[in-house]
Amino acid sequence: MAQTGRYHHGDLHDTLLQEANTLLSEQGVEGLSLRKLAERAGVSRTAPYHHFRDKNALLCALATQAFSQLDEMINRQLQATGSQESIQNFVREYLRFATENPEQYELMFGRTIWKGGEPTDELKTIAYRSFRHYAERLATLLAGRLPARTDSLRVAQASWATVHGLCRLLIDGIYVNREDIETVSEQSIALIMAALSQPSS
Amino acid sequence: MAQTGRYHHGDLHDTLLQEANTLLSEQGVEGLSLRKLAERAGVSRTAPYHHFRDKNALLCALATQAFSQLDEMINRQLQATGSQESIQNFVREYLRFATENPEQYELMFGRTIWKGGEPTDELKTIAYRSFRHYAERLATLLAGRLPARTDSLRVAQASWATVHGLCRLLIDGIYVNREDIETVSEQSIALIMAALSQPSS
DNA sequence: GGGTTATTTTGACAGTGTCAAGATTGAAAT
DNA sequence: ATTTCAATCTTGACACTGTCAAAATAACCC
Repeated sequence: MAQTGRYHHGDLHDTLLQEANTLLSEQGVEGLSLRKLAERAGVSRTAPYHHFRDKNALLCALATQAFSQLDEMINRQLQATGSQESIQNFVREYLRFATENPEQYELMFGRTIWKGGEPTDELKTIAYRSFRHYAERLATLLAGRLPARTDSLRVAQASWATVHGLCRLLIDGIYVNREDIETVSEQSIALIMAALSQPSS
Repeated sequence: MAQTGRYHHGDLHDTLLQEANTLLSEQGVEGLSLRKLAERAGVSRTAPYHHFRDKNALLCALATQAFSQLDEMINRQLQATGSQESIQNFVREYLRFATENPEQYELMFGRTIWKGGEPTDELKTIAYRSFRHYAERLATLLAGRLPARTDSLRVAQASWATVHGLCRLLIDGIYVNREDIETVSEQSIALIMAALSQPSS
């Protein structure tokens, strides 16, 4: 059953990743300790160190996984057919992704990883690629419909920031209640759409 | 010199708050330990426990301080004179506040405090009051200029989310470079203003 | 089979938050 | 002024964390 029949445990690397992910979902980053994780996997405290350089490396691996999901979602959702609905659906999907995997989302964008140049090269690569895909597909969707002298990259940054900020407020439970998700997200979509079709200034 | 001449140390409570704030600025939340703090204040490891119930209480006190600054800024910046410039200036000031005190901002809105109902009543009060002030003043500024069937509370939530998201991306160093602050913030301001003056949907 | 290397373990260390119990000190009460 | 009392501070201890060093084990290559 193990893909590449490994040594003692069989497939500790993947087992650790899986177990870490459920532990993350259950208890959040602050509840994810290497020792607890090792115990769940049935190995000694320091066994994980032969598969991940340190805790940060494991967290980065988790975040990388999540980013690849997000990237896939971006490419699936933002196909070049009808900009209006595409963008609306994307925002809804993005909000769903974040609210259904709050701990993963926190890890992906939180300071735990992105403080002081700790993110892995692999993580940086896929994180930036995800955003680039978003920017590219958004530019394609809005080609010709964007007012003159409007940099599409800036539009991508600003619109991502909007959805991202909403996710953070939702996840952290500040200012926005869980029950308001629908109305607030609709309002945010309206905000973005308005800016995309007719910005002032 | 001590305001209310206290016992042994003189004024440990305030000294701790001050020292904790500089320690926060220097090393971030993850570098703020009670033991380091106690040593800086020249007292024993457990001395702080007679002034703050636990570490969370101290962090909440720090966040409360920062929120009172933010609240004051909101009230100062969003006075009822010319909605356009007022809002633009507010956004600029908000971004300045967040980027100049990144660790404080992180603490104010981060999961460290707002996870699992840990925030102090005092903190919750001032945090919600700040937002209420923003919503009220925004509603006043936009009175009559908002399209029909647009809840001003939703507008407040969506616009705050935009600026908040931008701050997070900036602070955590994801997707938005420090050098792009000017252009991106202008773009975000444009996004908000467009939505406020003529939303679709 | 022997040797090399990958994997896992045990032991240890420094650091953390926090509790319990004792020591010290300031102020109030008599 | 002396006693009383509560606030303040200290020392000791515990469980938990991440991580290193060195020893033990097991798989692989030749």
